[in-house]
Amino acid sequence: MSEKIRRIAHLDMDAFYASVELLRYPQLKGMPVVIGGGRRSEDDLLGRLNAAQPERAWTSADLARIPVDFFPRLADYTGRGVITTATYAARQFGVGSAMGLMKAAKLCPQAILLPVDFAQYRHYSRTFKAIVTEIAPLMEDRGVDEVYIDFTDVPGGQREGGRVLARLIQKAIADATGLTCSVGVAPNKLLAKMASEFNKPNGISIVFEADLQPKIWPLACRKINGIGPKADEKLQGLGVHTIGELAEKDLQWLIDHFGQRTGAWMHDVARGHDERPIVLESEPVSMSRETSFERDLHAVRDKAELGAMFTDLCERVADDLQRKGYVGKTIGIKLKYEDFKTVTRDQTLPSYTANAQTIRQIAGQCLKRVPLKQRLRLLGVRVGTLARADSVSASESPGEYLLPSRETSGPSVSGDSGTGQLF
DNA sequence: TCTGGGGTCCTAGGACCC
DNA sequence: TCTGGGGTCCTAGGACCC
Repeated sequence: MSEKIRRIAHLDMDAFYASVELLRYPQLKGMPVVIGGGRRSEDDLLGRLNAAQPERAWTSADLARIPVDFFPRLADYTGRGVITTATYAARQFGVGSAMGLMKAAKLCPQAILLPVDFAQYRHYSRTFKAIVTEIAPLMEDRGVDEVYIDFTDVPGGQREGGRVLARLIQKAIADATGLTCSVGVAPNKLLAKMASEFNKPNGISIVFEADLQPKIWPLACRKINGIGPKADEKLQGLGVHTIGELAEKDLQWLIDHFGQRTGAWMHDVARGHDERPIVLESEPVSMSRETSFERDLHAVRDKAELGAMFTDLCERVADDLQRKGYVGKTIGIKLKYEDFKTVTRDQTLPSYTANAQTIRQIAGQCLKRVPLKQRLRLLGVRVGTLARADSVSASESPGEYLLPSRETSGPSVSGDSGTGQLF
């Protein structure tokens, strides 16, 4: 009997949101479709159809029969917003995730634009993850459309380096949902993540230690999960473009340029080393709600509007905490100004809370510590330092903790005309 | 015609304690 | 009297990811 080797899979659903939409609207298959943008109502399409053809009485059972001509086009879109997901047909035109919708409309005006429907995506997310864990129980959740899976001890997990099991999981997901995914199997999470991108969509890619030099080293450093635009730019400036070039640099050189921790990490990952375990369960660290406005708002002129949204954000965070059974004691706010500069302020309470009024009060005090001369484009509320509601004692969490007076907490910032007193 | 929303982790300085 | 560490908590910002 041969020795088992560590086999880790990364599974990535293909164009997840867009593919889920295509299940509902199969008539759009093969067409460029983007998901994202506005706060359009779900019934918009049916509403417009029924306005045009009242005798037909379209219902939600008819979604697959809505004529393609009736779908909104990117060219018709005005306003803010970015693309969340684009179908492969749309990607041919150069549009992709995080691109502004207005820019995308220039590249592909005929693309169909659908609003996001998180409830639907969550449903399919739970479905595919349940299928994965039935076959391979050691799964790490990495968001709606991604998971890591430990193949090492699963029957079939060693055959052909994991290809047999990957194929089985792909088929089980496709049979149950009609959705495709791409899978990479490798000795660790780092390499599995890169491998899952090799054969998209609906692909499988198997990587062994020996593949490092031919398959990994030619790739751009940016392909490493954890090297983003900033680190990549710095590396480029130092003449390092590929992972192979990164691997040529010695440890001390990397530490000198990137610090002890990052330098040592880069030295490891360039050699394909990654010992991180599969994490089966994890507790949340913070919960937040934020919103970008349809137009930039001014703290004085739009005070009423801002105040109402602020209260609403606090209520939604409180509701999230209560629904999920958490309390927190660090309350914070986030502001984005019209020039995209972001500031945050937070304050830690002596006890835990999930109470909307308490959050609103403390967040309001945080807001007083921030300049409000410039117009704002985003406002957010965050609660951190979380604990499970059932794990904190009554003294740590007195139902509705309110500060006795405004003087007793936080630095005073009176006198500056650009701060405070607006909420 | 610019650039969402929800997260995690890291760094760095200051306060405070031992 | 002067000097020095280490450890933890809090706060602000930033990089990065999905």
